[in-house]
Amino acid sequence: MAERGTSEVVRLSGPSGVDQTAVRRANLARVLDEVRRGEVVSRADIATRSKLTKATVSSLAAELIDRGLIRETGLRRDGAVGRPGRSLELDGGGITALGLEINSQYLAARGTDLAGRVIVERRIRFDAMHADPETTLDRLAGLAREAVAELAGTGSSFLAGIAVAVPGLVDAETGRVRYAPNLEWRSIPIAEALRVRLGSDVPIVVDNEANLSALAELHAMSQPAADLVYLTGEVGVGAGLITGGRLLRGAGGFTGEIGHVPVDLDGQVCGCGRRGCLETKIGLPAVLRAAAPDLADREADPQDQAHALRQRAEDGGPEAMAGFDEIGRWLGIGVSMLVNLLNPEVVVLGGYLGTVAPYLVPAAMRELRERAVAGDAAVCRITASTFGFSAAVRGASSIVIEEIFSDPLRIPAAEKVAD
Amino acid sequence: MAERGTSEVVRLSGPSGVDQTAVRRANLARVLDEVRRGEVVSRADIATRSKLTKATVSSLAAELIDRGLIRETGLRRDGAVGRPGRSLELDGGGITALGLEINSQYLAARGTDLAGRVIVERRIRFDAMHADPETTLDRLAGLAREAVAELAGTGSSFLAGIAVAVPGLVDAETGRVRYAPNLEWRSIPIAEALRVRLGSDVPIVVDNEANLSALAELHAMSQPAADLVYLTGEVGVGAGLITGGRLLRGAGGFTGEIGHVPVDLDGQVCGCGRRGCLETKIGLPAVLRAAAPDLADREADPQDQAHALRQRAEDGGPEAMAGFDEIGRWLGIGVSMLVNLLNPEVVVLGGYLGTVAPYLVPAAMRELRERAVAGDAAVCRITASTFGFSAAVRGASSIVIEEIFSDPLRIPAAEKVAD
DNA sequence: ACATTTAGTTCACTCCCCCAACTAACTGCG
DNA sequence: CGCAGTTAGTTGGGGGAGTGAACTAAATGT
Repeated sequence: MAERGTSEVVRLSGPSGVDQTAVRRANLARVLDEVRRGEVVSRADIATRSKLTKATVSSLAAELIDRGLIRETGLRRDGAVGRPGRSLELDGGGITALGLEINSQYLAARGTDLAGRVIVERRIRFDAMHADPETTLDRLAGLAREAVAELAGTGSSFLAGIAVAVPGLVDAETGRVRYAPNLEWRSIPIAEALRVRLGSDVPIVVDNEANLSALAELHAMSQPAADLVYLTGEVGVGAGLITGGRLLRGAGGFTGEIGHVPVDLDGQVCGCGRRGCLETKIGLPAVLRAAAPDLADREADPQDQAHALRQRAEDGGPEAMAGFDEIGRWLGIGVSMLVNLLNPEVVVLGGYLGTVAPYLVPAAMRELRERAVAGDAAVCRITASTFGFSAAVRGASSIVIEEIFSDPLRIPAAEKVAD
Repeated sequence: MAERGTSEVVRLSGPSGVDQTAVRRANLARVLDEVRRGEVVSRADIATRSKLTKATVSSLAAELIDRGLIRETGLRRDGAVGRPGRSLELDGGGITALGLEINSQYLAARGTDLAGRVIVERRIRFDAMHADPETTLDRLAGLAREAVAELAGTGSSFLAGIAVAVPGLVDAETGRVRYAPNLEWRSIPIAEALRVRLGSDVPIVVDNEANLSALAELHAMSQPAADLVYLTGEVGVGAGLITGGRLLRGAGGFTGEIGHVPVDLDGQVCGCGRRGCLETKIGLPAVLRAAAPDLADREADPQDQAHALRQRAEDGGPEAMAGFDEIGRWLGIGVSMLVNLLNPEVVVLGGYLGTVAPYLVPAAMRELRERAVAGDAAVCRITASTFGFSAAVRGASSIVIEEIFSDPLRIPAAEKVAD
């Protein structure tokens, strides 16, 4: 009962009634997912694993092949007795996705095909803090146009969607940025602006940078955690929260704003005007102050600063080590808050926090072990991001792909469609 | 894209493939839900609202009637032209659910039928803090047996399940309490113990008190919030978190432990050994200290103490008012943390916090408005619990009922089954 | 009384999964 | 080499479940 029935009860949701195409949809997704995660899979493998019959799997596979999502790649010769399976793998060279990122110091684009093969990856320095939104969006659109051209260049291809990562509060419903402190943007309709500039009707979604990074890390896991927290540290500190396998968006999309949770009521004044926010303890400026005062420079690319910091840590100067230990402790306090509230399976450190993770995690874990109310059972891993500063763009391109995996019927059945 | 498609995409999930009985299941639930929420509904109404055809609805309704879940109650004479609809309503007099609660100061039971009509409601003072688990479980089983007898007494009835609310960390998977600080219990297999004592094979689930209270409040809302936080204040302080319409359980079931999040690193030493936990600021002992020092008595029923406190507040003594203001401010700090992380639609105050809510909320809201990072858009309502100290038992009985609503096929099709 | 309107049922049809039988392709052994 | 054994995939019939149209049922209103 409660959440998990004895026999696996399938949950269907949605305000309107359900017809059987929903079943087909779910099973197409199931098969496609099986193909994705398996090294080499035959229809028979899928049938066993999914508990669908061979007949059904055959029919589903045929439809996926028809839609250009998967492909047969010859026989599987594994020396076993019996007829060898015909192995299936992701096709999707003709289906592409574009991720974009607006950062205070750079713009980035990343285009992949369905299998996640990178076709285009570009990052340009751009000082969005001192440019007005129009200019920034012009540049971003330019970048997107180039990327789209390159994606289309590789044969007739169908662009399934564009996702944009933004460092700020986003209304995912409308694709509008409500407030991006580090860009000083308020209420900018990003999706709309891009749609106009690109003159195209591909679906465009906008989401928070931390959210998308969290998804990137999630999808990169061989065994995706149902509950994961992504903690990003640049100038600001934010979190992307995944609970029950899904992104936690909250009532208005304003989740994970951990940077301004007070951890020291008598602490320093934060940029937001309050005192002792976590950001004042573990934001990039704070760590620079504590471990490498000479490196402080607000205008530098945070990635460069992170690398410089890491160098400092590797050099092992006493000032740096003491600084990292101090930062690690505050990090642990922040993480323990998340752990006590959300009980995640893993906390992934992104931004500069990921870069210097080895020098922060020991102190953080010490603090966490001390503060986890539920004891060792609740203490979770703290790991460095797999993708570092590219997590957000990756997340952006990957949610477009994920959308297809969750509903393969999005892709038209006919021949590949030109963009 | 992202989360919400343009056309309402139905999500089916689950590790194994999906067959069409899943469709039936979902549509039965859909119709049953429509009957529940509507004042008077005809098959035609349901068809319109659910976008299913009249034919399908008829068939679904027939099956629900057959299972004893709904019932036809004559014609609807509303003076409109045309053949009057035959109105449907919840039947379920023969289907019952039992909720139990273990509290440090009392045990409670609450039995309802499918429509939520209370058939048995009992609460006995019991000092579980000073009794050993065996004795407590004996008493609880006794209470349960009486309740079951009363439920069965009202005609042949089918007990759909039992849920137990416990003030502590619960492994919902196995129905085992891992750690209940106020009971000083560790690793007690509640579900198993009850199963043995009752000698019955009804499904028994165990869950945390705050979680169940949160569900009780959720189900009581006419327009259930997808994101709701229930904050319970007795000796300890805990939260039940609902996000995306579902209970947030985390990797190990240890969510919502907000009581021991530090809000004042130099504050008082908490029962847990750490300093400045939120519990030391807004737990019942703290508020008694601040607003009514003469009332402090650890052994008293928290509900009695809450009422005494409220009396004090109504009397309006200056000491009390200053105390409540102070507590309200700390409450606001705690709530703002939840708001910044989870962005709920509403925060519901339970336990003594609910009882004296009117005297706390103004200060709390002031603090919240100041601390919500996303500004007014993220500031949410803070309301008092509708159910006060009975929320947990209510939640317990209601999740059993909800389970049926989410999958009506749980109820056997044949004639009513005796327990 | 009869047209009009709305409620609910019946039935043929379709979609999609299941099952069982069948064909296909390979290994292994005499 | 050839045939048994084994596993892969396809084909065809069957049944559950929703759809749509026609039909019956039961009101209102003139």
